[in-house]
Amino acid sequence: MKIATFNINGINRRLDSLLEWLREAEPDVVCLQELKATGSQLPRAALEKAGYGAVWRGQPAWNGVAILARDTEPVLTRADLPNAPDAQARYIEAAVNGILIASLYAPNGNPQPGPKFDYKLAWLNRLNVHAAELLSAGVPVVLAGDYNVVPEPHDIYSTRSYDDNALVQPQSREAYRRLLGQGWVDAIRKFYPNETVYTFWDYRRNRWQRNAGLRLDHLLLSSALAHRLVGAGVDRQVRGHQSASDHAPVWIELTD
DNA sequence: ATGTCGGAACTTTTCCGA
Repeated sequence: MKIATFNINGINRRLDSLLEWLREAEPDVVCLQELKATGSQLPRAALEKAGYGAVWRGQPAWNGVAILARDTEPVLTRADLPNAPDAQARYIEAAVNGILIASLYAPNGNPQPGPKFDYKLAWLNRLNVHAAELLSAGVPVVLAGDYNVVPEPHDIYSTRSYDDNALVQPQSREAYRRLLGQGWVDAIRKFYPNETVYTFWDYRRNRWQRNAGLRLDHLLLSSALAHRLVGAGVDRQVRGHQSASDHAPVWIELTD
């Protein structure tokens, strides 16, 4: 079973690229972020024609998350984190073929310090609380998405220009580390313990051409799933498409 | 400060967010 996450940065702007990648990569499950579309703007017919059922939570212009599943309809379990309604569409969760899948888009948090950074840390804290509940339920879960956290120094190219950025702040990293401390497994880091892996390249200053990247998109596996990991990768060629997103799709393969 | 995108606004550029 192949599960991917992709911050698409505008699903309608990127539809041709998405459909091409779906045909080539044939993922069973796709977690999308930054749809930048309302539900009615979602290209349901094109996705259906490509063979994918979908659940989503959209909003005008910003954010927006979806879960696609090949040859089946995801069964929606929730469209927000528990206990405090979020005006921003950043979390959706559904069951697909016996696995609980979450597509999440954590707040960017810039500039920091400030209210946006406070919102980011509060959001990651809410995610931590929910993640602990999912783990204690003992079901197989994949928490996939754009965490907007660079976990470790080697998850970003050599630079000082991000020193003040919310993506690398100790508080952001600590929130991510707390998730791993619960027992979640960072699938890319488990499969590539020492390699440099990037999933995002800013549009500015030729950062794609220079491979000046960051690892922001993560798939966390519940302990019950970790031993089923048999493959993982980043489809970097998608970042080179015409009118590409600034992120590339990240995928894992699980045994049945 | 800057770089470059996407989307919306009663707009044919300017802004916000990333």
